[in-house]
Formats: sequence, structure tokens, C-alpha cells
Amino acid sequence: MSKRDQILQTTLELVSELGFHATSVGLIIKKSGVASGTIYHHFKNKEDLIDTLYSELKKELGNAIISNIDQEMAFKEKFFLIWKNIFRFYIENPMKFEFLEDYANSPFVRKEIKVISQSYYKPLINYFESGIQMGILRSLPLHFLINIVFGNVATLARMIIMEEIEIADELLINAIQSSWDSVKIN
Amino acid sequence: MSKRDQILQTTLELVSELGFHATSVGLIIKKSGVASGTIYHHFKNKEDLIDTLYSELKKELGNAIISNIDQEMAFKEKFFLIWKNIFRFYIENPMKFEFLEDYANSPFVRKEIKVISQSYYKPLINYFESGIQMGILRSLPLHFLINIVFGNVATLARMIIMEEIEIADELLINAIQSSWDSVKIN
Amino acid sequence: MSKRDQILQTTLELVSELGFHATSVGLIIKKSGVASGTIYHHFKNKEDLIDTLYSELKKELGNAIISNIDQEMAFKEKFFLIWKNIFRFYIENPMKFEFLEDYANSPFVRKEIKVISQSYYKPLINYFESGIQMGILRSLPLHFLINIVFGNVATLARMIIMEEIEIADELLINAIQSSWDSVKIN
Amino acid sequence: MSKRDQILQTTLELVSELGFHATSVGLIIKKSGVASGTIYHHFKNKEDLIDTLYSELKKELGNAIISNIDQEMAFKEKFFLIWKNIFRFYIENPMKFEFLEDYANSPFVRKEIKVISQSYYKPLINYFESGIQMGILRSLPLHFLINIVFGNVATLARMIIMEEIEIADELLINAIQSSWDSVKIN
DNA sequence: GATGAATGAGACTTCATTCAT
DNA sequence: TATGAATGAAGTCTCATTCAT
Repeated sequence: MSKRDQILQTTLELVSELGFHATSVGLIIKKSGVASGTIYHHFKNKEDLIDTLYSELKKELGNAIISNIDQEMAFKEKFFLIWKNIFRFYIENPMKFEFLEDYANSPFVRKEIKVISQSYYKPLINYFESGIQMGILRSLPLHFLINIVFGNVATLARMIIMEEIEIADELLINAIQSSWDSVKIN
Repeated sequence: MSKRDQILQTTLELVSELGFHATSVGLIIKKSGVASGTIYHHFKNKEDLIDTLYSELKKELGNAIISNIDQEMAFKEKFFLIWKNIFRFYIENPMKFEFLEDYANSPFVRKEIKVISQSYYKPLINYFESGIQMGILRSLPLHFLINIVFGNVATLARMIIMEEIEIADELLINAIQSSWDSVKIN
Repeated sequence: MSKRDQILQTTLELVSELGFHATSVGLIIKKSGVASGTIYHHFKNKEDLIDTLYSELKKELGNAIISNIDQEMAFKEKFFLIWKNIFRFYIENPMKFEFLEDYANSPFVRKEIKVISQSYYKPLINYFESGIQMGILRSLPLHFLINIVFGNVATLARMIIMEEIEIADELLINAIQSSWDSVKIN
Repeated sequence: MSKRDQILQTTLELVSELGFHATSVGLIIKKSGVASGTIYHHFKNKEDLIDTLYSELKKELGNAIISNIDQEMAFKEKFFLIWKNIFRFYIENPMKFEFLEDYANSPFVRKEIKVISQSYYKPLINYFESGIQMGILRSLPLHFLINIVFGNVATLARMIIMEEIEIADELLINAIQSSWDSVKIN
């Protein structure tokens, strides 16, 4: 692994465990085994490092979301697959999940996030848009619908990662069904 | 306002604006116009200050949730009222909303939060529990249902506070209906 | 001596010995026996510390310049006394001399220096102005005349402090006479 | 321009603009467009780079000083020409002027400077020495006389470069005359 | 109750320099 | 000759906290 990747990986581990606030550059240095100067050779500053990491993870998630989607599938079928894709990405990458959630709520760089999201989530946005137009989804503001669904996935994923509930096929199906019921026209 | 309240109020303002991470004691001192020693006279340390604030806000929210609930109301009617209560508390107190969300995601003091939540939300928990027993709500894990609903309210509140969508009676009703559809047995 | 004065005194000693460039805050901390935080309690930052010191020394020099000046004295007599006053201040306070010279050439804060100088040197400026008006001094730009004289004093003071020449009453008189000959109308 | 010259030129620009103190190797790298290793290929270290530059400039100035001097000229005539030579070098090369002044006042490498000066300024030293011996110049310490004159030139040059006064033939003549009056026997 | 001077560990970052390519 | 990734000591400054008044 290149030094640059070592730094990014270590930062992910630390921020997901300790949070933004408690992840000092000093800690990254110690854990990654890289010299302080090396960090600043690859990244302008701490913020740039975090931003880079965020951006890469967002892209990864964006790709994960649409994996195995077949245009022939029915709308509802796609919904279930997308939901599972996001969910799987979250529980298979709990550190990335923590990081993305943490950063999403963090009060800085909000504007840029929006712009990036827009591009990585374009297919998802198109999908929801078509659902509204086809009269399958409730005619609520597009991004509200999307945020509701993302929120639902995160709620389940968080509880499983935190071991507050146990994962089971039936629970997953029910959770998706619940989410579907909240966005579809009944 | 007492010095103690000045400190708490200023902390709320700063944390909601800058986040946890960027709210230093030094900033609280400067903005509140209180001497550093005074803070440590009223609070054991910074953590105690934040915890106190969090606890007070959580209590406030706990009370807001059940306001105007009449035991004679139908289950669904109560659901709509509770939803509106939480929602109103959030958009009428955007700083408190920000603070609570921030703190909820923050990786420290998680254990104690749970205990406190448990006590302030007892009526809410009982309400959801009865809904499951009565066969009105889906038989999903109790806290999962509660978290889903809280997540739904927060999603709408955040978007309105961030001015990503505009509040309207119809939107609110639809949002609650959507939330209801996701937890009730269809 | 107050902590604040300890810091200023130590800074003077270090800057005059090592120069601007080599005087780190860490060195000031070590030599003054004060904690790093204390410096930043009294001064906004390193620059503010240096500026404060500069301003105080400039004021001191401004006062020294006009000491023992009697308005009854002849113009030339005053010139000799002023020259000696500056010179004495320099060789009796070699560290202050070094510091002032160093800082005068330093490329930052130049604008503010000018403003400060203007106020501390008002009597000196008035004196030279009257000399020109009375036809005693060459009609060269006012500040050029002043700078020439200051430069002459500094040249002698520096060589004596550096022990490149030895001070002697006769040398001093000759040096002042030389300086006088360069500004007076011959 | 060779890489070596690019480095020297950039260093000159940076030091004259920012001063010694603020001119980092990193800045030189960025501005010159040269790789860090390249600097250390051509110069032993930063000090060697600065010293080399200083030495080259000192030599240049040394040559400029005696340009167009004709041994047949009268002593005073030579004085005026030398003065103009130094002055012209300064205002035509303001960055070199700044650099040389900065370095002269800098507290490091002082010893070697003296040695170098000695060799480049030999003709100038001889000139002043003969002036004293011939009874034209005041019998003041040789280097004091030289420093006074250099100081006078620098005073005028600095004020013109800083745009505190405007250059004019008459002013220049008067300034040189003033300088001459301060060193010649009256 | 309230003040603010003082602390020193630790924060982020820049520095001059090296070395494998 | 020239490159630029890598280094780690040292830089400035902020942090939460204490304590005499």
C-alpha cells in the first residue's frame, strides 16, 4: 500500500472509532507509521485529508448503490435491490458507514458535499424521479423521499452494527417493506 | 439571566453553529462574557457542561413529545400528535435540534445517554409497545420502530431548517402519513 | 518584574542577539521561564509581542532624543545635544539599538511604524523643519535630512558596539561635526 | 536560464520581497519551479545558497563602484562618480539593494562577510586611504568614513525606492554634495 | 459566586534536508 | 543533472484547567 493510502486507511479507522473531533494528526501519524511531513506532502492540511477521504467513500457508495441493477427489473424490485445494496455497503463497511454519517452531520464543507453528492447519486436521483412521474411514489419533494429512504437504511444498519438488534433475513425484508410502504402510493 | 444560564445558552449556540468539535471553552468564555473560573465553578469540566446541557434538552424534548396527549385519543391520532410535537420542537428550536443530533452521533458518553433516554422517553416507549401488542404496529424490534420514526421527523426538520424545502400543512400531513405507513400494519 | 515584562525583556535580549529570524517562541519560553500559554495570554501572537516591544522602545528613544533640550539653546548647540542623546541611547542600550535597527529593515508592519514614528518624533521633526525655514539647514526633503543624521549616528554607534573602533571624546565631536557639515548650509 | 540561475534569481526575488526570515526553501522550490533535490545538487544547503548569492552580488557591486573611474580625475570628481555608481546600482537593482542591506544587518556569517568585502572593495579602500593621507578627507577612522558614505547613499536610495521622495538631478547633486561635505576637510 | 493570570500538554503545520530513481 | 516522496525536529499557537484573590 502506498503511503498515501496508508494515511487514508488509518484516518478512516480513527475517525470512525473516535470521531472527527478526537482524531488528531498526531494519532494518524502514530497509527499509520508515516512521518508528519508525509501527510502534508500528500494533503494540503487535515481538512483536505478528511475531504479527500469523504469524497472517495462517497464515490464508492455511489457505485455500490447501483450494482446489479438491471433495467428490466420492475420498479419495486429495483427498490429492494437498491435498499439492500446500500445496507450491505453499510454493514460490510461499518467504518465507512460511521465516517460518512459523522461527516454528513459535521457543520463544515456542506456546500461542496451537495455538489459531489449530486454527481455520484445521479442514477439514484433519476430512479426516484421516474417513480414519482410514473405515479408509483408519493408526490413528495424528490430529495425528501431519498433522504427518508437513506435514513431508514442507516437506522437499521446502525442498530445492527451497535448490536442493538440482530440481523435476520426476515427482519431485513420487513424493514425494506416498511421503507417501501413509506414512499410508495398506498 | 444567571451566569450559569448564560454559559449553557452560549454553549448551545456555539455547538449548534460550529459543532462539538470546534466549540472550545475559550470560545464559550469569549462569547458568554464570563470568566474561565466561573465555568469551573458551575461545572466540573467541559464534559460535565455539555452533558448537563444535553440532559436538560433531552428532558425538554421528552416533555414536548407528550404535550396535549389525551389518553382518550385513538392510537393513530396520538401518532400524528406525537409526530407533530417532535417536529414542532425541532423547527421551533433549531439550535437544540442541531445540538441533540450532533451529540447523538458523537462517539462519547453513549452508555449514559441510553440510560437517560430510557427515563425521559418512557411514555413514548410504552406507547409504541402497546401499539405492537395491539397488533396496530408491525412486529419489528421496538427501538427500531421508534428510531425509524425519530429519523423520519429529523429528516423533514433538517431539510426545512436547511431551507432545502418549504414547510406547508399538506407536506407535513403527507410526511406523517408516510411515516405512519411505514410502521403500521398494512 | 511582571510576567509580561519578563517576556518583553527576554524577547529584546534574544532578538538583539540572534535576530528576528532565529528568535523562536520556544526560546523565549525557555529563557524567560514563563509558560507558552502565558505569552499568548498577554500577546495576541508572536508578531504582536514584537510590535509591542518595538513600539515601547520607539517611545523610549523618542523621549531620550529630546532630553535636556533647552529652548534657549542655539540651533547648532541643540543639534550637537540631540546627536549625543541618540548616540548615548544607542551605546548605553546596545540591545535596544540592535532591535530597532533590525526591525526598521524588516519588511513587515512598515505602514504602522511610520504612523508611530510620526508621533514620537514630532519634536525632532519640528526642530528640523524650523532649521530649514530659518535657512540654517540645506533645503533638502525634511525626512531625508533626518534619515541622514540618524544614519550617521547609527554608523558610529554600530562600529563602537562591534568594537571596530574605540570611542573617544575627540572622535565623537568630529563625527557630530561631520554630520553637521552634511546638513547645514556651508 | 540554467536551473542554478533560476534558483539564485528566485531567491533574490523572495529575500528582497519577504526578507531573509520568511524566505523558506519550500517557497524557493515553488516559485522557481525547480525540484527540491535540484537545489541541493547545486548548493550544499540553504546557507550556502544565500552566501553564494550574497557573494555574487557583492562582487557585482564592487565592480559597479569603480566603473568609468579614470585615474586622471581629481579626487572630488572621483568621489562624485563613485557615489553615483553606487547609487545607480542600488536604484537600478532595488532587489539586489534590499538583499544586500538585509544580509548586512543579519547577525549570521558576519566574519566571512568582512573578509569578502575587503577583497571586492580594495580599490575603494585605497581611494579613501589616499584621501586621508593627502589631507583632503577628515582624519577619521578609514572604515568609519566609508560606512558614512555608504550609509548616505543607502538613505537616499531607500527613500526613492520606497517612493518617499522623487528622484531629480538637483536632489542627487545636493545629496552627494552633502555627503562630500561630511567627509572632506572644511 | 466570580475573576483572570498562569499553566504546559498537545494541536496543526512548516522546515531544511535526504535519497532512491 | 534533475526529480519529488519521505523524513522528523521544531515551529507557532490553542486547549482545558487551576488557583490565588
